[in-house]
Amino acid sequence: MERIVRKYRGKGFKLTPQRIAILKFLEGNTNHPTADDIYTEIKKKYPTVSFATVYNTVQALRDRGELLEITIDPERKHFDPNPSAHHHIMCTGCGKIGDVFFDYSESLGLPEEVTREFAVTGNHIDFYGVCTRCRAKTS
Amino acid sequence: MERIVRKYRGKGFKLTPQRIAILKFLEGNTNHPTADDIYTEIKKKYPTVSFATVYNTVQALRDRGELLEITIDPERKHFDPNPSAHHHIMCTGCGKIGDVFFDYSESLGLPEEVTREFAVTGNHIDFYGVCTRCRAKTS
DNA sequence: TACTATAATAGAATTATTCCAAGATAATAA
DNA sequence: TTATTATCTTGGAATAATTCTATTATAGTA
Repeated sequence: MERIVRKYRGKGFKLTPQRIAILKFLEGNTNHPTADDIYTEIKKKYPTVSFATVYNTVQALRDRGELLEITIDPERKHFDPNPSAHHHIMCTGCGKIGDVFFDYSESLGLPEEVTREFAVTGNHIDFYGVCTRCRAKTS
Repeated sequence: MERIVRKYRGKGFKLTPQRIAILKFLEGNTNHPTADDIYTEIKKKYPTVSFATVYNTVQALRDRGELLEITIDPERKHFDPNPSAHHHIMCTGCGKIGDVFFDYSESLGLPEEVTREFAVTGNHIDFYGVCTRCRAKTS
């Protein structure tokens, strides 16, 4: 809370109660929530919160580089409050998403026919797998 | 056309005129079209074609492993008629998507804390960059 | 304490995708 | 070649995710 105020005060980012609730929910959250997950959570404390507020807030955070939008799940967007470069793995059984903290950058050189056309700025690896729980179910 | 008939005949995949048009449009297509791109194209020849047909067909092709669904663009799904393992790069200026044919699998080992939880089955790398045309515009 | 730029809200609008019921037809077998 | 049937196509409705809009509220600043 203190940390949140310190981080955003005087940066042109108004700390409203709803935003603080969203920031608290996201802080240290490794569940990669969707907009709906955030909405559902904040609604518990602020029953009149709207989706627009959730989307506005995540967009403002993304624009400030505080939040990543994750595309690994074709069904919907997920958000990751850890903006440092890392990768993700999704369980093809239940959709659970995990973080992959490993720097592969040395290995990700591109073939010449690609660099001829694109000036590369970044990368992100999607891994797919089956989580412990889903393996238990199947067997 | 001959190739298409040969490939799908007797596989429980009905070759309707609309499907043949979709298959022809996709064959060798490296533009990574969206469902709307496919629909717009097929509509030229079959004005009454519906989105349901497009989605049904790409889904049937995906289920047969003939088509990949690409998630690199958060805005919408793109399709790739080349089902072999490869990666993609998207221009952050115009959204153009290019193919990356390089096998990185040797380099993509996962940290132990991930393999403890997930049995890995696959991976896909999203690269981001700026294409030649967009660089020309900006400068 | 007042001011103002920014944010919150409800609900409509938009966009992508899926579903559905009815009629049509490709593939198969007779 | 024809009849049969499982599968496909279609238009439109339904759903889901996200964005937009107008209005009201309020955090941060002066």
